[in-house]
Amino acid sequence: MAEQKLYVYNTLSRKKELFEPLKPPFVGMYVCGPTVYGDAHLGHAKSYVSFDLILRYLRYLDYKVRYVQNITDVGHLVGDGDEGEDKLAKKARLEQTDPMQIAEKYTYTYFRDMDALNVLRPDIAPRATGHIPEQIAMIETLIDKGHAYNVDGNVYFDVKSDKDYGKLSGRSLEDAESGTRVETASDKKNPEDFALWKKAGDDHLMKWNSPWGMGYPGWHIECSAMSSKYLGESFDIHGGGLENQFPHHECEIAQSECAHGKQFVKYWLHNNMVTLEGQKMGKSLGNAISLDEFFTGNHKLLSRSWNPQVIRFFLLQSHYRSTTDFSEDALEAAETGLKNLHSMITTIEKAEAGTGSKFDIEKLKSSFDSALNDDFNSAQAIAVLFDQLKTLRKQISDGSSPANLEEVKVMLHSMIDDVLGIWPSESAGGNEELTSGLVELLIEIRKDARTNKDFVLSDKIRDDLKELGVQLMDGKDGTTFSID
RNA sequence: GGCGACAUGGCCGAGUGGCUAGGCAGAGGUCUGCAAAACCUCGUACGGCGGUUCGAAUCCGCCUGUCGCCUCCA
Repeated sequence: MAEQKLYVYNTLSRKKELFEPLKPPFVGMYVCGPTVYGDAHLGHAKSYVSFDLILRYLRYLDYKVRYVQNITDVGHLVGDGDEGEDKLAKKARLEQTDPMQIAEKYTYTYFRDMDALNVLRPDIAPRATGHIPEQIAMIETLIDKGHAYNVDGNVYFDVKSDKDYGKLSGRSLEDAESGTRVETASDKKNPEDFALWKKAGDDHLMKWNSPWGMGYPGWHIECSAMSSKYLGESFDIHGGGLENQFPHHECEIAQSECAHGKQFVKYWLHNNMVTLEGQKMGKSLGNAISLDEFFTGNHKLLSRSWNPQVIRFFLLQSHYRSTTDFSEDALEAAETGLKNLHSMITTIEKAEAGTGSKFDIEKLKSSFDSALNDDFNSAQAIAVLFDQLKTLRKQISDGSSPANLEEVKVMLHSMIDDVLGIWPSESAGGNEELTSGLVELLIEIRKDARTNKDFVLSDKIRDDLKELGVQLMDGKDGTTFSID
């Protein structure tokens, strides 16, 4: 079998590049996690489902991946620039509680919702407040190397000391200076300098002692400090939402490369946005629909609840670098499509190997792999499944089940369960035997009714079962059923 | 104003210099007591205008439109 190669789109070069880890078979991957001051919404789902697919595919390719995703529980401000209230502190004030309680609460709901979406947990989920010493140490290094300066308890990164500043986002300092939105005077040397450490006032809730007095870390330093702690000073993949490209990731690069004197990250991957009626969905825009609202249907824009797996499938049906425009119509189409895919899988799972001609596993695998090798094209991979499994199902229903069916099943598990994470879920009730026993009994009764041409009764059984989510299907060899 | 994306059939959504994406919806048919499911058949799309080419929806230019970043944000 010809070894295929993985190509990934690297924001640094704006090109697809051959993926070659720094120290194969190990891969270090860092993805910017959420700021935990509110429920995760569909936009978060797109990002974390995208990187979940990337993680799963890398593991499918036998890379030994260490996946780190931070939890930001301090430091991001509500207002413009460097002024304003800490988001967690604000939420704590509104909910009349402590910032750490807010962080705990929304860390819990974040993982709860990601679990529902079948997003694998990161190997390490470091919290910003748990790494204040590391951040302080990094800031000290930057000051020692002349890349940062302290002004009365505020420490800033001096962007002019970094000739590479702007290489990720493709913007130069000149561009920034000529822009109309660069704001005004402060104690910075250059308006583009960004805060590494901020002085805290007496009323500030979250603050720590430092060489520069009581304060709290700036917005970008946590990712630099924690990624190097757990993945080393250079690592393979850094991911995040497109909107973090600038300034967040640009600043991370500046801090890390100036502190360590070596390349920070080899491949930068950015997922695109979820839009709602053409507008970016975002917490601060007020148009976000939370995942919990999707799962419960409790939102004015939703007519009903949506299964987490449908959300995952819906997201995987578009490429991670494309925007995904949300609508209930599109979700509904995804739901039906997923149901049909599941029905194919179930048919295949229930079938036994026969004497029919062998199913071409190599072809399936190579077309599935080459879709994902092309910058993780999950939409294409799903199309491959629909296309080729249809042939297999036909072979089975024609009574010439392939001789190598068991191998096919193993392959399907690895592609649909391990990589895509959309395997049909086992019915949640748990009492499957009883349920199917009861349904079989009703089918028997209905069969008698049909023999007696009592269609009123037989239709009542079928219709009432459908109400309960059990679909009866009359076939040549008797009646079969499926449970939603 | 600066930087950067994207524009595909009714809808969602991949992709490629010439050969069917796929899904959903829809139409007809087979099957069925009627359904459902399954199976078969059907759509010849790629914003506009130029250019390169034997040939472009795919490459280049311009235009139009939409969106993102430049402020916390997945």
